[in-house]
Amino acid sequence: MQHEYPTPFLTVDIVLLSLIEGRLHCGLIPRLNENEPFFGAWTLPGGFVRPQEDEDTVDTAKRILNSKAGVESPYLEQLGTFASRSRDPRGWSASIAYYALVPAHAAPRSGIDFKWLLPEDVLVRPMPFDHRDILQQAIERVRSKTSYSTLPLYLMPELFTLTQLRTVYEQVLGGELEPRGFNRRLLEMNVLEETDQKMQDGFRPARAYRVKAKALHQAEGEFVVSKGS
Amino acid sequence: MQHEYPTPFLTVDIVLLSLIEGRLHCGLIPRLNENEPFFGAWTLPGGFVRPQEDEDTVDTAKRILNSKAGVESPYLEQLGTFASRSRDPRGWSASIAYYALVPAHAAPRSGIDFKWLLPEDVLVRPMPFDHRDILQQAIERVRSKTSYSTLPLYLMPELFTLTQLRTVYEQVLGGELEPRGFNRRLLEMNVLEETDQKMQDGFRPARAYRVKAKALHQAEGEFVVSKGS
DNA sequence: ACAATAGTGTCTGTTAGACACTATGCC
DNA sequence: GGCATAGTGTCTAACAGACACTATTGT
Repeated sequence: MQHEYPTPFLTVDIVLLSLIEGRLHCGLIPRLNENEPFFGAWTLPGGFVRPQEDEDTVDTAKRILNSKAGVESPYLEQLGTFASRSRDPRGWSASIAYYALVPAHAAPRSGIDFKWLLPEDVLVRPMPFDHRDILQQAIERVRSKTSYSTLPLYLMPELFTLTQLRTVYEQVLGGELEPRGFNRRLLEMNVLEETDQKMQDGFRPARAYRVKAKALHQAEGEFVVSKGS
Repeated sequence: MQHEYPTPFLTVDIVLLSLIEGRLHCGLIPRLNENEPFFGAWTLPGGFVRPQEDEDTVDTAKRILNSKAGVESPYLEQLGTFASRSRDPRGWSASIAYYALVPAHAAPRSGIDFKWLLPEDVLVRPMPFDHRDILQQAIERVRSKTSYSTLPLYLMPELFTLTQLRTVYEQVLGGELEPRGFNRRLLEMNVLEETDQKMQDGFRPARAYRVKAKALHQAEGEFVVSKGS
């Protein structure tokens, strides 16, 4: 009914996160088209929804990650939609934002058309569109989810030690954690599977764990509700 | 660049929630246009984004709530975006879903073009588009937020007793709560302001409270993160 | 006086933080 | 043996659930 006006255009932007050299980084790409705004700037990977190719926006996100960052379907979750008349100089637009986590071993290398950067370095300066807001909200979301879920498991390699896992949590949360409490909590969550293997970083070797097959996509988004009598 | 294809159309749908006769209801409207799909069915209030009128999608949501339900800017938060080729028979579409809470005294009455219904009654049968998913997710979101925040304050009138507030929490969560623990927790949260007034439902009068001015939009979305040493 | 609801005192089991302690490897 | 890291035992403070108790009204 409202088709007298031009429809806003619809894009997808992705906050791609991984651990590079032990620290949480986000992946950015350069804008290479001279006819588009912010030519030359580094931004979140994104692009238009292609109604012919994409069944939904998860498809869009995967296609973009694949073509612009060379990443194959990692953990992917919708962050929210950023839509307004002014966020894009070309006109009324809506961007459905996703965030994605990839383990270090599956992460593409920095290069001429893709770069890993520390979010804190990126956030101190402006970014094209409202990508700064998007990145900020993604980091906050990952932090808060990390504090009550097992989200960081998506950043881990096949085998890892509890100390390595704790270090990842510390990186994401930006603070130290008690080893005792951390181990207790994670083992009680019943998402890790002991292996016979050991891994060594220099001194006493540590037991290697892997993620239980059923564990991923399970404990996410669950809250403890105080129950009545 | 991708403008060879028709752009998906962009809509906003709203899950409007209120307490009607003490129970959590959602507001639905009938589809009255014979030329549109699902003519005659009851659905979530929604409509197209109007790029000329709306600065952003919060504007859209407020405009729709106002025109279709007669509700004036209540608590409004984005739930998520539902976008795919198949969700609307007219073609590729994206719906940015919001949920809204209004206090009972500001809630419109059920009538010919607006109806309050119990979510559990609505959810047992199919709905047009993917409105069933949207409603379901909204209810879940409100429940989970209620368990760790003060979201239900947006459902309360100016003055209320602790027992009334607890009853609202119980309605939303669908279970009983310990009065002792509930009172302690809410008073410690420091969001309520004592008044001198008393309210009475039949026996001993109870102290009336109001929401502290600063309290709304404060304790939302905060998590307790276990801190390190 | 008694019934019914409002509101408080307080016991207890559970849990998270803290930290000392043992275990296992390298040098 | 000494050192560094892995991993465990256990004490304690804080807190949530439970429930008995007091307080205030109507009938």
